[in-house]
Order: sequence, then C-alpha cells, then structure tokens
Amino acid sequence: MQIATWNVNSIRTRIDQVLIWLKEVDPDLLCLQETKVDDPIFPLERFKSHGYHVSIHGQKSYNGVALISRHELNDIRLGFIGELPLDQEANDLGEQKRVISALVDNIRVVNLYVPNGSSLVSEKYSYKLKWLQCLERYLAAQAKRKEPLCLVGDFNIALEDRDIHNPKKLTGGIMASIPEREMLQKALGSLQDVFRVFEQESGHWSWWDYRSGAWNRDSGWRIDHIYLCDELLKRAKSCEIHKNQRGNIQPSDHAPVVVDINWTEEESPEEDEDNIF
DNA sequence: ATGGCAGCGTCACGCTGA
Repeated sequence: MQIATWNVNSIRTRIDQVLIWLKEVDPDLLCLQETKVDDPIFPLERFKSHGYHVSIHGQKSYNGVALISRHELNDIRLGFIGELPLDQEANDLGEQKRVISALVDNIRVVNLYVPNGSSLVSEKYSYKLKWLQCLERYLAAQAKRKEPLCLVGDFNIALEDRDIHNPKKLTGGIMASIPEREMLQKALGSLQDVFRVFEQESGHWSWWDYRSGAWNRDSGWRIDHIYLCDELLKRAKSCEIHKNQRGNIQPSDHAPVVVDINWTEEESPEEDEDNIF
C-alpha cells in the first residue's frame, strides 16, 4: 500500500506532470495540497479517465486539498467538521479548505494543508496556532475511532533543526518557531514521523523556495510529512522523497513524499468478515 | 542573498505563498 503526499501549487498548472508521475509510481493514494481551484472547475476527468477515484475540497486561488485513489474512497470528511462535535471555531476555520479525509482500504487517511503563518508578527501566525489547536482536538476525536491512521500533508513546520538547511539562521522563525513546533508535536500525540524511521541524517528536503536559487543550492526544508499510528508504523517498508520532481520543467516548489506499508486486504478487519466463506 | 519566484485573478499589478 503506497500512500503519497504532494503540494502541487495549482493542480491546473501541474496536471500533466502529476499524471506522468502517477503512471511511473502508481501509488494507491495521492494526497494533494494547494490545488488552488474551485470544485466545479477541478480537472476531475483527467484523473477519472485513468481509473482514479477522486474526492476534492477546493476553493478559488488559495488552499484546496484532494484525494486521488486507486481504491474506493469511503466515509469522506471535509474540513475539521465531521470529526469534531458541532463547534463554532472549527466551522470558522473551515472557510479555508485545508482538510480532507477518507477511509481507504480500511486505513483512515487525513490530508492536511497547514497554514504557513507568514511571519511571527503576522495575524496569519496567530491563525496558524489556532488552527493547530483545532487540529489537536480533531486528532483526539479521531483517535477514539480506533481506525488505523495515516496523517499526511504540507505541515509548513520543520519539527527539528535537522529538517532545515540552515538551522542557525532559520530556527525560531516562521515554520521553525518553538510554539508551532510544540503545538504540532502535542497534536500528533503518539503518531510517528515515518520518514525518520528510515533516515536519521539532515540534508533531506521536501520543499525548496522558488527564489534565491534555493533548488540549485539545495537549500530546502522538510515540511511535507507522513505520520503513522503504531499499527501502521510497524508495517512500514519505506518512506521516500521523490526529489527529482522538483527538477521538472515548471515544477511545484514541493516534491512528493511516498510511504510504502505492508497492508493487504486480507489483513484489514472488514475484509476478514467478508472472507468467512 | 531581506531579494527573489510562481500562480491567481484579472488583463497591470497586487496579493499570497513558504
């Protein structure tokens, strides 16, 4: 079971290279962020014509998340609503389309586009912290469901200094400040960053700024993550950043991240019930 | 390297992202 996450920075601009990458890698599920398109004009058919199930939660110009799946998408949940009890704050935060979730092969996949925050003195930073607090409540509610959980997305936070090319300069600033790191860590609870199961070294990035020749200098950040519950973590076979996609012509500023999990239909509870004959 | 680059909406340039 391969699950991928990719901030594509506009699906309409990136659709051709996403389809080429899908053909090469053929993951079971691709979680997209920053689709930047309103639902009625999302290029649904480009995916459906290749046999994918698609679920979208988009908006005009900004944000937007989507699930592109080889398997059926069940119990789809849009925004924080659907997991939390009726809640004004979650409702308000839902104006920005940043959360989509579904059951895929009996795995609960949650796809996030965490706010960037802009700078530590910005109102957007306060919004980011508020959003992370809501995420904590969302994940606490999700945990009670006892579903195997895979949490992916663009977190816009480098949790540790080894996730940044220049920690001396950047730690403490936006995407690497203590409050956002602590709040994300708290929200994650017992979920584990699967990339770090396989790789301890610094120097592995998922995002390179378009500006200042960041790609050519390999000045990146690792801000696109995949977190797994214990049950899935012990079945994880690999977690790779597909860095080559950042070298495409007219690339996204993010590269895809892919986890491979030992997960067959026979092992999932509902399928066991189906196999009684 | 506190600039720069890319996409969007709208059609000249401001806003936003990270």
